[in-house]
Amino acid sequence: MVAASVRDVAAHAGVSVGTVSNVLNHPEKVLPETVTRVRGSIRTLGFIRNDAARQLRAGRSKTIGLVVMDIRNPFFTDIARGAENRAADAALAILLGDSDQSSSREGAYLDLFEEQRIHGVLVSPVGDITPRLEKLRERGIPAVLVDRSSADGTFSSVSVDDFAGGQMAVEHLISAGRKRIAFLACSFDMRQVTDRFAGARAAVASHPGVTLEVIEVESLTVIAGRIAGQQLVERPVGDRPDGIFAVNDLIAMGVLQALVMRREVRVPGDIALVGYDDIDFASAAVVPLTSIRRPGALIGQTAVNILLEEAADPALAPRQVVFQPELVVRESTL
Amino acid sequence: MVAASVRDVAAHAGVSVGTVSNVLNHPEKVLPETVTRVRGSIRTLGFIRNDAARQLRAGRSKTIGLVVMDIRNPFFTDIARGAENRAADAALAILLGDSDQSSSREGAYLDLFEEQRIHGVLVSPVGDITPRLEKLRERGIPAVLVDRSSADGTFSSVSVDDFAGGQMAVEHLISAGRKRIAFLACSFDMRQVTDRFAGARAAVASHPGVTLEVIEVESLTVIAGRIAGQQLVERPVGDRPDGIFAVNDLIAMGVLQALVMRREVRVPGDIALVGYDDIDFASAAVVPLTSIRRPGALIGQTAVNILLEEAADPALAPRQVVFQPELVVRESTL
DNA sequence: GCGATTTCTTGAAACGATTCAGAATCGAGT
DNA sequence: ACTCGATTCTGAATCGTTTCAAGAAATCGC
Repeated sequence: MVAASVRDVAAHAGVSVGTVSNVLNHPEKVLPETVTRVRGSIRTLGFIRNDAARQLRAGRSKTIGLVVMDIRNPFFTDIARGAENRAADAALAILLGDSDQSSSREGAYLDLFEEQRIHGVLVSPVGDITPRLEKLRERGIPAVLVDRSSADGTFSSVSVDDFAGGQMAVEHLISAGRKRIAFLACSFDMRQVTDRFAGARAAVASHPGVTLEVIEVESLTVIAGRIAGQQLVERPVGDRPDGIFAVNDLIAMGVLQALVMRREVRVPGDIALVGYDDIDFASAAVVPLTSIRRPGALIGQTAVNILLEEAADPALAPRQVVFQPELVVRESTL
Repeated sequence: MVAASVRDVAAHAGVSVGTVSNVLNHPEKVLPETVTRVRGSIRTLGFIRNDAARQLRAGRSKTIGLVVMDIRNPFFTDIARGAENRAADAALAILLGDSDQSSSREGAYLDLFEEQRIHGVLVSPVGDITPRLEKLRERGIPAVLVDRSSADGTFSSVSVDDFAGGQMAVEHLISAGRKRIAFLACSFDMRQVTDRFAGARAAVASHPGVTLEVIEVESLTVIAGRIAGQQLVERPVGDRPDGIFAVNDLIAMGVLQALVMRREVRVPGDIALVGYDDIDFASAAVVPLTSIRRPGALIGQTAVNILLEEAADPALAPRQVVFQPELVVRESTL
């Protein structure tokens, strides 16, 4: 059985294809009894719109693309969720891609989106994709940066003040009496990371006698954090930091695990620990984790809002929305 | 600037539209020098295929739909990741939807997919969607159930032996000397839940003197688990279970948090705890969590494989792949 | 009763890529 | 010289929807 088309419905209901289309899209323009008759035919024939044809005619899809850096980081699923809920209100779907921190996968998704003449793109970029986004914009596809502010302000963005976040984290460690602080991170080419680092440095700079050490980890994952933690434990006692600021909660949880596993290091006794993002699991960690909260769902939702406005009016000036992070104190620094 | 079409490319390169299309899809049928010339024009004009037009002609999209029950449960992001990686190999994208355990949202996604004439559907169903999937099948859209076996075997599925998992979990609690076991769950209309419960009952049945209590929680989330845990703590000591089997790790982590928060209950001393799924965070919990591991990524990957085979040959008999779960023992039951 | 409106409906013309039967060209074989 | 086959290219037809100018019918005012 071939799927029924508007033509079949029109024939069955004894009207023209134009009328069927109007029933579907502008029912107020059609005589009520015609509407019911056509709707009846639609039901009996099991007609379902062919979205490809509709898009072809419309020139634009009803889908928003979202490319995140790491789908396994709950912070990004929070963003996705926020975006999805807001998009659903506007009868748009979200096409979610995980770039897995690879520029090439990121590019592949953007290519795909371009072929789809997607409604708009949300992206938490890995590399510098401004030129790529310019190309999309030329095609009439708006883009909003998520979790990163636009370097030159040519694109709208929704982000968090990571400098403030980093500063907040380290100030908190210092106010808890910590002097030898370590910053655990990787991907120092990522703005998010450098901003947090800059914030951390600023905090240290205003407190003489406090030092900041940088420890590079493999990746932004629990496993990588665990490895870093093991290396810390292997250091001679006097050589260990007494406060750690991890660039995200995944790493923080990994470190925490490694520290606590061998009983010789106490958290927060010997080492206090601050994470970043305040993912749901942070409060359920071995030692409940102090963290810098970022409003993931709100970010996703806001990004979709901006995207929709820009899609409606491409001449709109780019906007930079910056949310303030919030310190959530738990046992890991008490 | 309007986007260039095949027609523009054809004019620029001095060939017909058919040739341009052949360069795109069957370059071996075109003279090499023509190919380079056309490719040159494609580049200079910045031509990008219009996927909607292509799909309209092809009658089918290059996208696979995936509907999960809860995107914030890492188990499902693992599935998504496995599926995505496998799909990328086949040059297909994944359209990810979160039904949020709502049948209506689930249905909305399936409707969307049907309009898109999607290549195939993977779904971890909330309600009974067999009739809905039959409809899709009639339209030539194959579906594979994920994390649930097909009730009547009319659809392929990739799942885990949840009876065995439940049994394993409770046997383990019993062998750790626990006598008063509680099963924490909700959504008893879900097959996954009832199977685990049945497994738990079977384990209890074969050990006289061991009791099984069912405690219903609000939802399958950390928060719901925390609430249940608080209620447990408020019980008089003798009335508390000494072993808990939580239907998933999110709930287990919530319970764990609540139990450990007030220092009166020790885990595993007073209450041993087993979760389900073995999400990444389970090992990083307050007390590292014993759990029943399910191979999420593998499930996603396998589901895509089956889907692709069925898409290629719709006459293929449905297949039920069942993976065996695995007990991962950690401190919460030691 | 008649033109002017308003209300519904019609059907052909897009949208842009793919396909496929047939045209054009060239060599080889007889 | 002519046929046959292979290779390459052509361009009209097609997919299914939406749009829109124009037609038909009903309603209104006077």
